[in-house]
Parts: sequence; C-alpha cells; structure tokens
Amino acid sequence: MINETPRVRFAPSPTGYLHVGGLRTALYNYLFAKRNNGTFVLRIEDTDRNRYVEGAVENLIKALNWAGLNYDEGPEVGGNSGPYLQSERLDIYKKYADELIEKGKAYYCFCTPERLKSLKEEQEKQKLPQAKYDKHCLNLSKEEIANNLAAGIAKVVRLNVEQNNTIKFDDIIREHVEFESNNVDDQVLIKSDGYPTYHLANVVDDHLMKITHVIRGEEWLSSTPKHVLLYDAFGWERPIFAHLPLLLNPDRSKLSKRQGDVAVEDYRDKGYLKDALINFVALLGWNAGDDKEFYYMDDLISCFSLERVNKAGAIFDLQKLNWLNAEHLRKKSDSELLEMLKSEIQKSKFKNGNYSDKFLLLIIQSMKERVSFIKEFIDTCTYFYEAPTEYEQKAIEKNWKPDIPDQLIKLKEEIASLNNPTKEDYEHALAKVSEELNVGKGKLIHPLRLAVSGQSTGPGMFDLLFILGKDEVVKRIEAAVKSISV
RNA sequence: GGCGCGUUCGUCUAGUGGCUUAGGACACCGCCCUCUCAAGGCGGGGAUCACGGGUUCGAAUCCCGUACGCGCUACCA
Repeated sequence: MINETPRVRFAPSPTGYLHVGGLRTALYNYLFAKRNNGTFVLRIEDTDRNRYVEGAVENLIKALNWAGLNYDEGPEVGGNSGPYLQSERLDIYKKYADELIEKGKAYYCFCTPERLKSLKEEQEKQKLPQAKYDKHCLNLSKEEIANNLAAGIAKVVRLNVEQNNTIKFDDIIREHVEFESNNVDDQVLIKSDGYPTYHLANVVDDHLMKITHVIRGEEWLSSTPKHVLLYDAFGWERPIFAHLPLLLNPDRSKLSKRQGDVAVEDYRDKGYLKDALINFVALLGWNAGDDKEFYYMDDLISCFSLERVNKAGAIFDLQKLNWLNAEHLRKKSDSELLEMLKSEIQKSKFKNGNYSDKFLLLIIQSMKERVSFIKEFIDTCTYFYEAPTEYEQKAIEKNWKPDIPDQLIKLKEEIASLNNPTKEDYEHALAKVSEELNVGKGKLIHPLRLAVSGQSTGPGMFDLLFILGKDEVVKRIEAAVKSISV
C-alpha cells in the first residue's frame, strides 16, 4: 500500500461553513497528495439527518475552492469511487453491516433509549470506571431476533468488541498507540433510522475509495480503535493514520465560535488573502525545519511532509496572520491590487465615485508599504477619494502656528502658478517658498499635509500632492486656511 | 470518573545525547533612515526547556512518576 500513489480524503460533515481547523486538515491532505502525486478526495459525511443544513455542501465547496484546495474527486467533479455523499451510499453500508452480523462481529440491538439511559445511570451510580453497553442483545436467541425483526421493533446494529484484547496501531504523528478493548464500547454502527454512524461509514468508504492515508484531527484518535477493529473484522488492510494536533483558542481550549471567528468565510469577508490564510494555517503545527515563514501554495507542496507535523495544539494567533496578510499583500503586483481595490471601492461609500485606473494605481504605489488589508487603501486614506471634512486636532495643536495661514496662502499661489506640475515641481515650489519665507521646509510640510489630507500621517508629501493634482491641492489649502483656527 | 494525547520565550516554532551562555518569526521596546506614518536596517527585553526522580562523563533531547492542559467517553461528526 505504501508503494501505491497515495489517495487521501477530506471528510467534513456539512455544518454550514468551513471551520479553519477543517481548512488546515484539508490543506494538509491536499499538500500531502500533491507532494506525492496522489489523489485528493472530498467526501461529505452527512449521515446525521438531525444536523442537515440547507446549502451547507455548496458553502463548503465554495470555501475550499476559494482557498485553492481543489479536489480531484468528490461531489460536483465526480470520480470513480462515488457517490461522494454518504447519504447516497446507504445500501452499501447496509450490505457491509450484514456481512459483519453474519461473521459475528456485529449484532442487532433492540434496547430502547430508556433502557440504555437507566443502564448508564446504574453504571454511574456504581461508579464503574466507564459506562458501556452491556451486550444484552448479544445473548438474544436466533428466534428472538427473528421475531423482533419481523415485528418491526426499532433496532440498531452494534459492533461486537471482544474483551481482553490490546488494540494497537501506528500513527505517523503519534507513533505507536494502544487501547485496551475493555475500554472500547460496542459502538452503534447502523442507527435506528437506517443511517450508518461515522465509524462504520468512514471505514467502509475509506476502504472502497482506496484511501491510503487517513489524515484527520486529533479528536478522532480515541475512536480509532473502533475503526481498526472494523478493518480487521472485514479482513481489510488498514490505512496509515496521521492524527493532527488541534487548533486552539487563546485560552488553549479547542478553537470555537465563542472566542472569535472560526469560519474561513469570516476571514475572507474580513479581507484576508487566501494566500495569507493558507500560509498561516500551514505553519500552525508544521514547519520545514528551517526559518522560512513566507510560503505560497507551491512552496508548501514542495516541502510538506507529515513527519514534520507537531504533536501539540497551536493557538490561532491573529497578530501573525495580520503580518502575513501584509506580507502577501505587498508581494502582489500593482495590477492585481488594482482589481482588488476596485471591487473594494464598490463595497464602500465611494462606490459612485469616478476614479481612473491611473489614479488608483498611484494610490496603490504610495500606500502599498503602509497597509495590511486591501480595504485600508480606502479607509486609512479617504483623503484620496474626498476632501477632508475635519482636521486632526492633535496635529493642529502641534503644527498650526499663527503665521501658518499666510505661509500656506503663499505656497498655494506658488503651486497655482505651476503648469502641469510633476512631483519634483511641487518639491521645488515648496523649497522656493520656504526660502523666501525663511522657514524650514518641515515647518511648511506638516501644516500642508494637514491642510490637504486632514491627517498627520500618510505617504510622502510630494507624492500626495502629485496624486491629488494641482487644482485639488489649491482648493484644499484654501478650505483649510478658512476652517482651521487655533 | 475512565481512557488517550500533549507540555521549549506572551504566541507560532527550531532543536532527535555534546556544535546551545537554547536559534528564528510575530508582538513589544529602543536606535538608524526620514517631511509624517509605514516599509527596511540594527539592537534590546523576554524560556530555571511543566515539575520531581533516574540513566549517562554529559539530557530540552532517553526512562519512570507527578502536575497541568486538551480530546474522547452519543443511535454527532
């Protein structure tokens, strides 16, 4: 099996959105498949009818595609091992459950929820180490079973776990793991509604779909003995397991909605780049063994290996994500940024404004080093899109001296006299006025910036003037001189 | 409670018995650059490697125990 080209799968249950932990699991599966020329399968684990969510599968696929995790087989794209929705494979599970019953590895259970409940309560009262099903229905006679079946009494199928065994298996990340079979419950395999539980379905499907490596979250480690028992009962070869460490909240509990955003859609909507999210999540629990921190998907593919995945959970730290987002943003070409900015403008209050590509490109070039998110090309520098309506109070106090208005008027006149000024022309104009007035350039620049942008921070002064253009600069200086008073 | 997994700067991590006075990155602080803010460069603080025992000439690295955290303990996945 190891020599075959690997086939891996991401098997989420459709809860309505893609969890970032799920994104990381999917990513590691994808990277492993691509790295080894293998196949990445998407399988939807929708065997819980109570949890059915409208449109969930579509959302999941959309999020996966957005992140660039394109699967080779699965819903919508098809493949030779379908169907890829477990709800469409019910007859298959039934067949294999029957095979298990025949072999004595599983059995019908007719116990009512009430009996199960009181059994559990009784066991808890006796302070038994663990609450387990008591195999009551394993002792039913053939006649009793036949009668119950014929009478249509509600039933489930349970795994018949042999006692006093040690269940052993290997895991790429955890190495060797052992469980005592006495601690393993006779898990329900087929529910009373005829749907399989995860345990049966995932084993049957992984085998039928020829999955070679099961790469999933650590929350599955405890139920792996059940899966191992099933492989053995069927006489099937076990896949290679790799249980990934969990993603954590800042308080080290399992990453959850309560403590922030968990859906990849949330991050997408907040303006995170898919490259940054992928880069970040890849590094949560894995590294190549060197100091490299900036990766594109292709780089990840070429150096990923399961052997280098960590054992311990990792806190999802927004600060580092933000930094990576800025890094990835700066690596984008101006034309890519232009397209992103244009669609961002459509979502902003400036959507009705008429801005040329040339103008927006100038904004991008001047602001690129100063932003972490696309939307900051708008809201950290609204002065590019509209004249300032108010002026930063602190900056007024610091730089707006009594003789400033007169000086700025002089500068304004100088600028007004320029013909089609370049950035350098503005610079010369300011130098000239500062000399005539005998004041330092800095004494002029700061109030000028305030007058023209309303702020004390931003791109280089002369870039700013050039981008705004002569007429706008003149207008803004006049407006500022009128409205700013100390 | 039981079972399982884990534990290196605040966070992500390097480290697989001597190269380590434990390295890098994010964040933080300072300096340089400079018209501001960034970016960039340089530097700084920050980890008794969870704790306690062993093994060894030598341990973050191997073994045992303890503590703590997390996961599982469903006719959920």
